[in-house]
Amino acid sequence: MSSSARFRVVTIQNRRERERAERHQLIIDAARELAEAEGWDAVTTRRLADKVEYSQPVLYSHFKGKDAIVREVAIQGCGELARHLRKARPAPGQSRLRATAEAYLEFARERPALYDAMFVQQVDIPFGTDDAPQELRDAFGELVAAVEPVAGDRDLETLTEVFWSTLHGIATLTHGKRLRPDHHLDRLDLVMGLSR
Amino acid sequence: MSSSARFRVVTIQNRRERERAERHQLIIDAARELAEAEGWDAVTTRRLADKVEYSQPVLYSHFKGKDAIVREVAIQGCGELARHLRKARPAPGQSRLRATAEAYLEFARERPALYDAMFVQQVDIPFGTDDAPQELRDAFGELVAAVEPVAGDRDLETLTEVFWSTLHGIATLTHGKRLRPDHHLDRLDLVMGLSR
DNA sequence: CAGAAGTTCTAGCATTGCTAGCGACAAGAG
DNA sequence: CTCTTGTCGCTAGCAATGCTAGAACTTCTG
Repeated sequence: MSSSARFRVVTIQNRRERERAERHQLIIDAARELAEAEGWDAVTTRRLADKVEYSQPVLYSHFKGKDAIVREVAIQGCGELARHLRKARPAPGQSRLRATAEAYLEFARERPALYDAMFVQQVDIPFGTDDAPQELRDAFGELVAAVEPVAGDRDLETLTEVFWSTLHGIATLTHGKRLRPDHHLDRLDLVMGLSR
Repeated sequence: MSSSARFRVVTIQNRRERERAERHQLIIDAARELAEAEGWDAVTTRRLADKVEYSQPVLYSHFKGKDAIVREVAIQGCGELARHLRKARPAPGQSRLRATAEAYLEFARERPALYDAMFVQQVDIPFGTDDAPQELRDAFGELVAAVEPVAGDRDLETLTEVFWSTLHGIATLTHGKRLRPDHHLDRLDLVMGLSR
């Protein structure tokens, strides 16, 4: 026993931890897929358990509750948003700011459930503080980078907050059918006209 | 009987209809008060029934379901917002736009549950169409009137939509603790700087 | 007063998030 | 190989939710 046995124990534990981590992610993915397919109302612990082919209590061995699962989906969604913004490239004659704005609104429009978990539902994720998830900082960082060229002598972070607020407002009010759908590009034109 | 009886019947029906209308409003008010005091999660049909001192099925004789009650609260909330914006007067040296913006954000901050029902929760109220409730048109009208002086040659309605989006974004992101609380006025300054 | 009409309540259903506690099964000891 | 031990997942159930059927009561009519 001794060394070889201990070694085996360790490696078994490793495998278990790995499998556990995989299942952890499986749950998060299933929740996101279910939400994107049928909305968050359809994400019940029972349906989620069915989808991952485990029973409900297994969910609770991974997460404190349903809210914690939604929060994980939201945080990983921020990572996706950051990547989506990063790969947005301005078309010829288009500013980076505009390309980023369009990419942001595209994300909100194409993945409404994910966007909802990230910024609409009341999921308490630390934001301003130092322990804000990296995914979040990445996403905000993309916005900052897009705003920077037009900031001039204005405070960059504050201006980014305002820019973000406008995009977020347009995204949510559009989704709630509060804005005229056929004037989307006009609104974007106006926003760009304001920023300089 | 005949005429006098028929008259009595009519007047009794009138009384009944009046009492019914009073109870209708009582339910709406109770829902709003409960939501403002403890949040929408606390607004269950049982607690609401308790508060109005009737049983649950009475609620359903007035409204199709809980959603319909929330929708009524939201619509009447728009009326309150319209009045709140209307009585906002710019301080000396302050633009009407700024006074309206501050009043709007004050409303969202002071009455978060009401604001939530109006613009955050997914309550499908007809907005753009002709059968949009008057309260809604009034509120949007106040925003239009505030934007008008700075619109210049830009399309007034579109510019108002953008202005509203910015305010709504600031309101919701602030409420979700996504923006730095101590930079609120800086953000407003920036918004005002953009608008001219 | 007796029946009719309308109104309100009791009791219950299905679904939700969440949990206690049992049973199976694998890992280590002898 | 067998027994013990402990981890793991599942069955079954609880309390709370939105909503509704049908009984029970009140009020009006003749």
